[in-house]
Amino acid sequence: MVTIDDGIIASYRRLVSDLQAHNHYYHVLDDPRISDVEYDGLMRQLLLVEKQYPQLIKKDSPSQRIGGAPLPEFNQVQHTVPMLSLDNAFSVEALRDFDRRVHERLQDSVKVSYLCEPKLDGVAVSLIYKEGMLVQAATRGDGATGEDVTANIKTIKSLPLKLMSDLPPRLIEIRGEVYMTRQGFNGLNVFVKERGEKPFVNPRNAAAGSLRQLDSKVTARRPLNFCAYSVEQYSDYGSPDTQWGMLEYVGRLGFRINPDISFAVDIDACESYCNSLFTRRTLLSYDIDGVVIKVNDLQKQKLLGVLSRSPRWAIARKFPAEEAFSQLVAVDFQVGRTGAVTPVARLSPVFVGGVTISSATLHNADEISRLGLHLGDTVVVRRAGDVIPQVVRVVYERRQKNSSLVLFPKFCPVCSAPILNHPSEVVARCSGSLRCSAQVKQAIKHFASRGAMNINGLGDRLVDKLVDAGCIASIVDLYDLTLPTLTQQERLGDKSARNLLNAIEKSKRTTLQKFLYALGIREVGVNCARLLAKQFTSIEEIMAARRNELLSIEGIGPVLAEHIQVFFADPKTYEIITELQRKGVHWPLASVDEVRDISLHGQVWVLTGRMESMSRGEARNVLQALGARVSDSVSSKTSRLVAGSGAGSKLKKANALDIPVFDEKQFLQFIADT
DNA sequence: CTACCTCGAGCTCA
DNA sequence: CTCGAGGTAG
Repeated sequence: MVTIDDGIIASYRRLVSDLQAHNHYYHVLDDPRISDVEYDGLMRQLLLVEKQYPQLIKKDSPSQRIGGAPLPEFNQVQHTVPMLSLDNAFSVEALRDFDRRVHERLQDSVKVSYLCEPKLDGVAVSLIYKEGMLVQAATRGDGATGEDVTANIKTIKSLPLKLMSDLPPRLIEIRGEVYMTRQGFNGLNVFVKERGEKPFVNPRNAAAGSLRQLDSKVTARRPLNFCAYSVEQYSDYGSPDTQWGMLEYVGRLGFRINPDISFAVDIDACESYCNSLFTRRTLLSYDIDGVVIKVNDLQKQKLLGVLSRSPRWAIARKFPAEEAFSQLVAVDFQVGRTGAVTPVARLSPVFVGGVTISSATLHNADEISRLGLHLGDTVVVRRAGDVIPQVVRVVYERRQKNSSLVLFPKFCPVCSAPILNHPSEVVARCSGSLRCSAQVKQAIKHFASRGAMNINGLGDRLVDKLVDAGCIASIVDLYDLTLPTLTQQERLGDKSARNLLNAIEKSKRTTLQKFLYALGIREVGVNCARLLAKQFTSIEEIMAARRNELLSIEGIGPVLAEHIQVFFADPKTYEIITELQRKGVHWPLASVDEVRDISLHGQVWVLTGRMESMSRGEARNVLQALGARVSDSVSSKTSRLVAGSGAGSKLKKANALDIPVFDEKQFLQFIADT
């Protein structure tokens, strides 16, 4: 064992803490205390010592920010507390409505004050620190499950690897935004272009792209920043009682807090803040897409609670979307799986709101007539609600003479069948059904998709090609595809063809639920397919089901029942199903036992309170035996809560999230029935 | 809807 | 090198 001189250890520690301090001054506080040259000198010293005595290297050493070995993939992580999104306010009125709801809900004549902060346009991440050390960083994902991006996050210099506190909380989750300043973004693009690579289109995408690198050494070279905006869970800490206090606390732990955050005594003050920020948004060093307004009092936040998607105590005041002029080049009429005909505007490409827009949905015939579109019209486009491009209006002054009015077709552009307008529906539908190649293509794409038969390698382009080439005309034909037919397709070699055939073969083994979903019955999504598969043991039963039987299933209403019956009443349906089965598509026949076993599969149950008849552990075992996952905390992903006597906060939360709850009696009845 | 990353495979040219 | 597919993000 090599002993290291105490002096060396001491000087190493000194180096680490000095570098950490200067790092903090520079990246978090924007207040450097030494020159870059001096900093580099210290860093070189550190690396020298660490090279000589690798056993000294501390986990939070600044040298650890250069990135490690590339990952094979990102791991999935469950969020302990779901990462919700925010409700949006696109107008002053919507903001005032929010304020009104807050007051009503609190039933409180007392004034509510808010905290206003610029809404950074970046990527939301959650950071978990245990005993002061950063142990996990995850993206938002679907709110319940995200991706583990710890290795990449560690390379960001404006966040601490180790919290700046002598007595750090045992556990704390910090949430914030990973973003790039405009300066950082421009610098990166200069560098990228020098290397002959494609520049990023906007800072947000550059930040998101950097975070998705499997090789964290690449991420380390990207000018990423992190700005903290909330704390979700912590222990061992006397808690602040306001959002502002919380942020101050987070700042003391070593995080960058947005300097433009401001306190607002009431909603009027919020409004002026929004106005002022909007006028000086171009002066900011970073991109924003609005202002986040939060009830400052944490106690009140708690009282207000959360909805399934967003908290009631916060709102995002979105700035009016940027608008731009473009020309209407054409209107395409797309035919969907159910025959729905959707007009799509093809526009001359225009850069608006950070991306290049070249097409936008026009939704339906009403929208076309509302706009009064003529081909070649100059139109105003914007990105509404963040993402979806929208044609706002026509600039009539710029309309060319003799330009032709855009008319909704009477016949399907693909199969020429009449387009029908059902009086109760807004959408018009092609009546060609499966004689329409567009509908066939969509049906096949849906059939092959992940939640359905999951045929890997059968993407949109290939389906189009195969149908156009006449190789397949229905989902049934997929199972007759052969190697020679496939390899004669362009850019589809022997290997790809074999892989695809294997995937098709593999798809034959499926489940009733997936098969039902794959059939593409109108309005029957994953959820409804599950209900059907659970209620009936065989497809024959479903085909024979009477209206009342369908209606008796919770979650299936008259519309759904009608669609299901119409679908199965079609002799074509019967033909297709028997053909598929004849070609080998099969699923485990649900014996009574199997129905029991899988009936709660995919569900997440939570137990709370005390029950008379069984212990928590027994209940857990029962539920797990039925295929459910039993979790400790209520989130938006929770399927059902079982509340015994003395249930408290979990019950409250379940109610707030609109999650179904069983009491003990109902629970016992349920397990007896299942 | 657009942009980005990653992968496997095919094409092209040396 | 380019393409298509499959995944992510907002």
